[in-house]
Amino acid sequence: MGAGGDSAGTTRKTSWKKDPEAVQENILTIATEEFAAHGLAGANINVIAQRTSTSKRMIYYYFEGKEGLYMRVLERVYSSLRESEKALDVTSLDPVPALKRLTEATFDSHVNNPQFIRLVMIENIHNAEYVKKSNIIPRLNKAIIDKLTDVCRRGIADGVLRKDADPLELHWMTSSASFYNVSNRATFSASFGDSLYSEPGQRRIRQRVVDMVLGAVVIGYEPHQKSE
Amino acid sequence: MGAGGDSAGTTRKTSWKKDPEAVQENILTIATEEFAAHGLAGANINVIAQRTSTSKRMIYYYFEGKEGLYMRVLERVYSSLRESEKALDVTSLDPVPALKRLTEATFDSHVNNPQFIRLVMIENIHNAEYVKKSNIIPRLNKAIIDKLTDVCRRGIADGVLRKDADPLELHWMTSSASFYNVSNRATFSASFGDSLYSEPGQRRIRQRVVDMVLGAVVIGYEPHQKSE
Amino acid sequence: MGAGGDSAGTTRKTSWKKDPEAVQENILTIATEEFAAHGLAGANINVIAQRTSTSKRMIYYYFEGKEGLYMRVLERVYSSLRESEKALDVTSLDPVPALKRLTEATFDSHVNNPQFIRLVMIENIHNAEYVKKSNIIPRLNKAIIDKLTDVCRRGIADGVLRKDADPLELHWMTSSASFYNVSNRATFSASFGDSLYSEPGQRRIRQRVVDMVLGAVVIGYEPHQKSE
Amino acid sequence: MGAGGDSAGTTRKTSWKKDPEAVQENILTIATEEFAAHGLAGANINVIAQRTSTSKRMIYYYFEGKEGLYMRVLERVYSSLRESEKALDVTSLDPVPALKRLTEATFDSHVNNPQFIRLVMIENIHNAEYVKKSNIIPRLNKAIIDKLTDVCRRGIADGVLRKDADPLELHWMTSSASFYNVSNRATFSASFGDSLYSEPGQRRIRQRVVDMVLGAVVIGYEPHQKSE
DNA sequence: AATGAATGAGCATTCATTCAT
DNA sequence: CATGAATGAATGCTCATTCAT
Repeated sequence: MGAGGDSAGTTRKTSWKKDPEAVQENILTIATEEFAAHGLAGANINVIAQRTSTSKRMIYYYFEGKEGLYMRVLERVYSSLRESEKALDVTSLDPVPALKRLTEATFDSHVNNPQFIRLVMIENIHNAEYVKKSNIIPRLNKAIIDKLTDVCRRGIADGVLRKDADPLELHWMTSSASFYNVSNRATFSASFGDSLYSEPGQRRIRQRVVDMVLGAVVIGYEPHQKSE
Repeated sequence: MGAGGDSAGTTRKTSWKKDPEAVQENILTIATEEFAAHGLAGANINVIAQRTSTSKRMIYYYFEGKEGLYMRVLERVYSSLRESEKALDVTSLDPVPALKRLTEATFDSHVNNPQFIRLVMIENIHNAEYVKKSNIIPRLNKAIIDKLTDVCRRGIADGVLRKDADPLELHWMTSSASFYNVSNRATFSASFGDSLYSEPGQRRIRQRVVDMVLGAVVIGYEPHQKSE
Repeated sequence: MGAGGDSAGTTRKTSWKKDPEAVQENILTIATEEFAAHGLAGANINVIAQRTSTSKRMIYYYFEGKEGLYMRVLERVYSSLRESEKALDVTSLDPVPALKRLTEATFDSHVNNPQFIRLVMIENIHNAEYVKKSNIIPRLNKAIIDKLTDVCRRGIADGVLRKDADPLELHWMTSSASFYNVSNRATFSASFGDSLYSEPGQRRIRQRVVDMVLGAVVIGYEPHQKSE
Repeated sequence: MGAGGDSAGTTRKTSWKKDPEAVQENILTIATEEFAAHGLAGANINVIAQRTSTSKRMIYYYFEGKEGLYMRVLERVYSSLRESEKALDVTSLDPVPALKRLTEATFDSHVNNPQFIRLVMIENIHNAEYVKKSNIIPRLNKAIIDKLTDVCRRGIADGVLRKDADPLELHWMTSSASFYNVSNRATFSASFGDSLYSEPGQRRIRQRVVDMVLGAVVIGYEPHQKSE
């Protein structure tokens, strides 16, 4: 006898031997996957606990509950993306190449962080309720805007960018395309086929995004010709 | 003992007196709101039933269950949006004005159908599982592509559009911006303020989208200057 | 619109064009299968109705409800088996061959009427509640006892059967083996393999049953040797 | 709104104060009664829970659901009967008395374990689905066969049993009569009166079973005369 | 710091049955 | 005779959470 346990947390996978940091990291990693995969309502604390190296009780111990865990997941994924954006330095590039570089980097970082995308989608389903509650997320968003501000200032001064070039709008344009590219892949492919999500398809889309953004602010910009 | 039930659907709100169509419509309207608001997992059949003029039992009678109801909601919202797109006639316009018109119409229809946007977001969280299962949704997507194909053909023939102008890419560009504008409003505003979602902000964004799309395919296109 | 219907009785399979007798027969045939397969609690009125050529409402019209239908099924299956037993005439045979013949016939009729067996099992689960309620079932059971009484009387008179040969006990002995052979096939096979349910296995078992029954009452009876 | 629940397990009957084994045993005891009484489909989890000293939730905690509980009930009842069979030692008896003893013991253990009989009946209605799924039930059935094998071997060697005496067939003969005696009591009595289920009736039946089984394999076996 | 046991409220779903026409 | 629509009560099950140690 003595099977029991909601089939949760009955067996240990690894013996982390009391390393609070590692335990929390482990929980957050699994929870990120589960929340990204199924949303806040759809994710299941039991399932998260099972996949974890600890027990369900520890989730409550460290994160107070489902919402607390979700919030920490959100903050972690936001800060890791923004941190990677911070690493990119375009101050040494001329305004137009810098803008091109920033646009491409944004596009790529979205492609490479599908979990971030999904969690942001989920947040939007929840009307950004938890992003708003967070103390740390607002702070993280200054970096890109600062970079774009610098590029715009230099570009306008150099006369290569339109005078009305606006950092926030530029960020919006870049983000919208980059985000949608990942977020709506499933329905777009289901509706229109996945030709845009083949390797050459993505290369073309990436180029189109650069063309759109630069075409909107670079004076006399000439888009690339499609080769394939 | 024996109390039971969910106390849902015990009282009639209106006396529909045997009108199956109306009952189903009523259920679908409420369900659309609830699924759009809370997602598939987050929506609650009891709550839907309560807000309905019928009982929970009728949801199962007509829609077989939560997933069946969700699917019908999805199909209804897809077809109503696509139907409205179908209504737009641009065959009498010259290619460039036609493209401008289509872009603006797409942008506007996204703004005016936030429930559609939310349900598509939710579908993407579910990897388009239900869109794929649907028999009717794939059929609905031909209309816009057909229109853009016509515009491209005419535009290329007239020499006003680049030879590489591609209907699917144009749709992607228009959709990405239009969709993101609605879908990510909450997180974008939380992060960067809601200046882009003020009335003039939206007008500017709308103009930017037209500029981006047209700038990408119209030969020698000159973006608008920002006035405000 | 207008799908609905608990997916029951929405489509007609054949058009019986108003033949009350045939409709009832059709319902009873399907219901017999379903009750035999799943028991009284396990059978499902919706499923029965679906498989029927009529609608669920007709079941209530003709049989008043689940229990009424079950009862009629029970009576029909009882009377059809007993009717077939009645057809067997052993008055022209000598007592021992007659007894052998009756035993074999009982064994065979059980093998050939698994639905009867299953419904009797189900009745026993319900402590014969519905058999007791029936007015017609008790009448049906006289035939075999009458036949065995005749055989016993003649056999004892002829000095070939023991003086204590008892018709009811003989029926019990024959029935127990014949019934169990069908009723417990599933668990017996699962526990001990299905060697007794191969063709030769069943032939051997049938012979054993004859040996047991005759061995119990025929003076100086010598059982068959197993050949295979 | 918000009433909900089944009002089951709201109040404690006894304070078991954290004894998982006892809780599980308690659930299994009640569940055995309910499943034996009403079958798998007919039994009601709420009713089981109510009669228990715990709540419905604990049934799911320990047994995962209705089927899981049913399976454990089945395994428990099988093993307890087989265990009691194992306890019987006939190695010190001569083959014929040993066989007589085994037959009587089997007959008696069936009479004394009506719940086992009913659960096996129910399993057969389910085509032994759960017996087949079980890992432990198949192992339990070796004991009786082993004993009969030993008796047959010794009996054939001693020349008191027919050379074709077969352990499995002997078990089948004994079981069929013993099982039917309990399983079909209700319908048999309803059809033919309960004379065989009076005290002397049962004594006579028991003797008849011994006669049948021994008569089938013991060389020159002479059945008992009926005295009453 | 850590955990198996326990819990109540809620959730999706099913069932046999009846109503209105 | 016949039927699509409607219904209430219950049924099996899940969830996030807390208790006792």
